[in-house]
Amino acid sequence: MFKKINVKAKPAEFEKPIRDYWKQHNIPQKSEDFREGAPKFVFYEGPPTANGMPGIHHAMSRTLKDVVCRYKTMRGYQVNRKAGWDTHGLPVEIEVQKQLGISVKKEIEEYGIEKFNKKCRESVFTYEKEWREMTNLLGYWLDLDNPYITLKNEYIESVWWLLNQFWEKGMIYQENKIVPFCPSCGTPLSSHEVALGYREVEDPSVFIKFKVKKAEDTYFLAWTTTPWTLISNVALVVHPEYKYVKIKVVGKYLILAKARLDIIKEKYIIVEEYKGSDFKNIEYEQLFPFVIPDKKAFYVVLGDYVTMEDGTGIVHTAPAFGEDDYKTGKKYDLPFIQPVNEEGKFTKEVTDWAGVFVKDADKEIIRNLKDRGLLYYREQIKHTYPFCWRCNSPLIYFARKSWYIKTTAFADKMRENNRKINWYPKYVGEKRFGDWLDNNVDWAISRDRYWGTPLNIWVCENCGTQDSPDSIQNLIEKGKMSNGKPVPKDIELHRPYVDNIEFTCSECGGIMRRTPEVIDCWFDSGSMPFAQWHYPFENQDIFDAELFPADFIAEGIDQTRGWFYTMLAIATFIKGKSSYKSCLVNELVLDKHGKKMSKSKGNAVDVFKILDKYGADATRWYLLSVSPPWMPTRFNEEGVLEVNNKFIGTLKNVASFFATYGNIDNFEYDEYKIAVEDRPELDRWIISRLNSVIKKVSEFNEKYNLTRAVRLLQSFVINDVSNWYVRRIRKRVWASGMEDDKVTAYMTLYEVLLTVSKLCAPYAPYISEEIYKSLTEKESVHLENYPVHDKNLIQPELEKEMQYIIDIVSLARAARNEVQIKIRQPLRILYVPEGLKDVVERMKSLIIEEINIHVIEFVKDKTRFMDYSIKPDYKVLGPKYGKHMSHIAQTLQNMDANHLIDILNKEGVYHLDVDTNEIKLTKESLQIKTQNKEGFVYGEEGDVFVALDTRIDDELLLEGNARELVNKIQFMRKEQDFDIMDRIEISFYTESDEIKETFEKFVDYIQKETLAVEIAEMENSDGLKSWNVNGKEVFLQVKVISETPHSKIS
RNA sequence: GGGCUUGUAGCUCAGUUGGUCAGAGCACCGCUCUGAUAAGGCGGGGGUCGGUGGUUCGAGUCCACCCAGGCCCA
Repeated sequence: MFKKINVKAKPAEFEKPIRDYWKQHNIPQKSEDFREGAPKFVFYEGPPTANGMPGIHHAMSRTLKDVVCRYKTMRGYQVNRKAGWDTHGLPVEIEVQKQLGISVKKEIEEYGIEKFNKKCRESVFTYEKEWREMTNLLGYWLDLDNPYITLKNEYIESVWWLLNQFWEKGMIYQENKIVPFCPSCGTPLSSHEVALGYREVEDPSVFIKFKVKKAEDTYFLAWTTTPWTLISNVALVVHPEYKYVKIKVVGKYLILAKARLDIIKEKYIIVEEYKGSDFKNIEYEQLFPFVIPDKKAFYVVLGDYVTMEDGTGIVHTAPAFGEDDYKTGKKYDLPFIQPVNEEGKFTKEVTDWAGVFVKDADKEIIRNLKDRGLLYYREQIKHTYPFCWRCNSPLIYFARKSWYIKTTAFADKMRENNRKINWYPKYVGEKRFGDWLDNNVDWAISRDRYWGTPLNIWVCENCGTQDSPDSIQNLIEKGKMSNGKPVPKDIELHRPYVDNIEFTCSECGGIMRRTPEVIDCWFDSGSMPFAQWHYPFENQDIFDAELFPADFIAEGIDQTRGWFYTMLAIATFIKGKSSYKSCLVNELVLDKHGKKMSKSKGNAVDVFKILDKYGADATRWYLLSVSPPWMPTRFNEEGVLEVNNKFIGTLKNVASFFATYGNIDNFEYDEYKIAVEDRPELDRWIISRLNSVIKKVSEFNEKYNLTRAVRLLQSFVINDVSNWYVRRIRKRVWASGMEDDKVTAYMTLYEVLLTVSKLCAPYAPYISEEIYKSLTEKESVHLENYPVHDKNLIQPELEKEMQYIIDIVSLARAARNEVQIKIRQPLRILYVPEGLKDVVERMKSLIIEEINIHVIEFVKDKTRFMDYSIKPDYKVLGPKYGKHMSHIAQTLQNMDANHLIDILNKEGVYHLDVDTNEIKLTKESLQIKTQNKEGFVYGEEGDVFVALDTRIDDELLLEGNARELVNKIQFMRKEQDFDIMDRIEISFYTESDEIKETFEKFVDYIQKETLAVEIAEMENSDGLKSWNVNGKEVFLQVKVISETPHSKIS
């Protein structure tokens, strides 16, 4: 017996028992164990953070990862699927800060780092349950019970070891970095946070005069929108190549770029022209003498980044407060003046404005300049400026000490390794990621925060000597707690615990303390190839052979500068190669309007609702098939419904059809052995198609072209299997007895279904399992090998021939439709081309049955039904005759096409004169088409044409009535919910002699079709239901008379 | 502002190295089939292939610029 598939079950109800079955029988673990000893396919899971709800976009990459892992498992590899959680980072801290209602760093320290970090630790698993649930429902098999977690001591220990590798080789250094800084929160912001807070505002735009030394009344004219930085000015920058001018205005000389002269509102005369480089090293007077520089300052330097878009072409430079400024300062060894504290207030050196918030000082600074005659003029401008997304204060760019990894030292090696990665799609690796690597800058790795992997560098308070422990053991050996006690073995490698460990300086004997920063959490996730296995403390022996590098990873495009980069950077330095060989990139899942999903917009799709309504199979299949994963996918709920109705539903129904009839006949697959070549053509055809599909799907899968794969499978199941094969074998299956004709139908459908269940298993794991389990006694489809095509079974010729038959049927149906003769009405003759005689003779039962005709006749000359029309084949003639093409087309249109075809058929060539050219026409150089002749129902497609004889004689009419009656009776059976095998008794009453005659002549046919044992004519219509049969009124009633549902038709 | 990417029917998407009349599914409207089907079939309406220019005998396809969405970076 075949287990019947519950086609009526709601998707969620359908999938749950299967999930339970997997759990009970430990199938996920078995899917790994049964490949013990097989070659490994190494997969790395990119760790999500569980402090936010999972969404439908997470379902996308999880689906991709699951499909590939399942596929590779079925292909014979052993695939380990370790889960992972990313647990550190600023977003976690911010969540906790919100919870605690605090916004400033100082408050965290007051609250206590220990307590704060404890909160962080709890918060990162806030939504773990939901993540597990989503992963589980989606059918993503992942070892969630043994995940790597970035906050674990073992994980951090590995990260420390990695950091130490960099440090040992002198690849970690400390330097100033310009960061966007919120003076109110007292913290730098990540670029992501900055992006949240851009707003259009009005700011002062001031033009300032810098007095040139040793020149009477001569000034450089510079421009800024942040007057408060002028206090820290140390240089002016001009573009070396651009033209500058000295102009004379009332009472003074001004210098500015020639291209910016339109900012001068008064009358002026150009006194002299210069190239920017002419000003190199020209000195000017300090604007505000609050800070005395310790190096040479206040002169002109050169910079390519100066633009002529705005300002004066002369850029004021304060290295502590701008990225370009900072670089310029480094290049020219300018002094570093930073008289601003972490609250954004001027320090006491700035006597006039000490303690004033810098932005608030702008007005007074401008007034001061004006009073001293150094302000040329001011105005207000609108521009976008970043604000703190939390507290709304304007951000200032600010120099902070930061630790760096010298990635630029091995950027070439990263580029080389990147070229070896197989990117899907290619352009991500070549363009987006490649460009990013080309512009590589050193990796700023430290964060002035609390919840993260502490940077394992200790610095001597006395002499600045550094040391870096590479393990807990090493930490214990080198350090002791500040209270003098030894470092406990189970020390937690987080702040504040590690902050209390002191080393003794080997150089001067002074106390060494840990530098207070934690590291960028991207370093954590980039370390996962090593740290997930606690390498090198454990697993060192098998690491290079079995655990590294990954054959495959898959994440969102937003990881380009995130995970993709940090994975490559760390592995390139440590192992000399990338930690992943191939990478499948997915784009975002957008809402159905193409807009990004976000909680605030309220357009986010609830993944749980979708899974509940449509099931995981439909959701997965939809995500895979709707568009290639690397295209932005618009999520359309109706699309999931459609997948469920059309694909999943059809597949279920085919399986249910097989089980229903197979069970009635007690069919057992193993009891029969009939070779494919001995089966009917229809069977050989579907098996040929199946093998063609196996071949193509495998090819697509190997290239991670999952969209093509599922689209092909879907079309195969719906069109080839359900709409053609199953439809065509119904008569064979309904027949009585167990003739070979029926057995082969069962065998073939069994083989097709079983193979389809395996083919679909990676994409739609639930329905595949259910079908597989209904057909076999074996444990799970996911412990199977993926099908391999048998090229001997692929018969392209047969596939082509069947297409002719399908085309004929399609054309004939169209023809019937055209003359409005419904299919239940039989017709006498269908005409088809003589050329297809061989094919049609072999498979004509398929046509006769579907089109409801009596005979097929073959005709040689279709001009009996149609005329030819011809056009040039542009592809053939175009390259030869170029611009004469339009004339050739015109000439051909005016010719007698039937005549031309005649000549071509006889002589093979026809000469044509156009534009004094002699054109040689052959059949190959023409597009030959046909048009209907009056009086025939005719259709044509490619090599195929059909024509229908539409005359209906008396015999056909009665036969049509019979079919109509059968249809009504079957409808009544269905309506009354009779079992398929129920025998019935038919009662009828009619006043129409034609209908009476129909019952007489077609009694056998009606009985056979409707399983009627008796047909009785009544004397009146009492209790009978009225029907219209081809315009005649008939009253009908059906009753069950047999209670033996599984007995056979005799 | 820069890099990458996308734009084809009301919706979701195909469209090969440039070639004939630009396709499919959904939705809508007719007709039709059906004792596996939440399906299927036939037909219909619906398109300035984002826009403008260029190359070419010929552009949805190649080139330039522009517009809009998306991601990343400023």
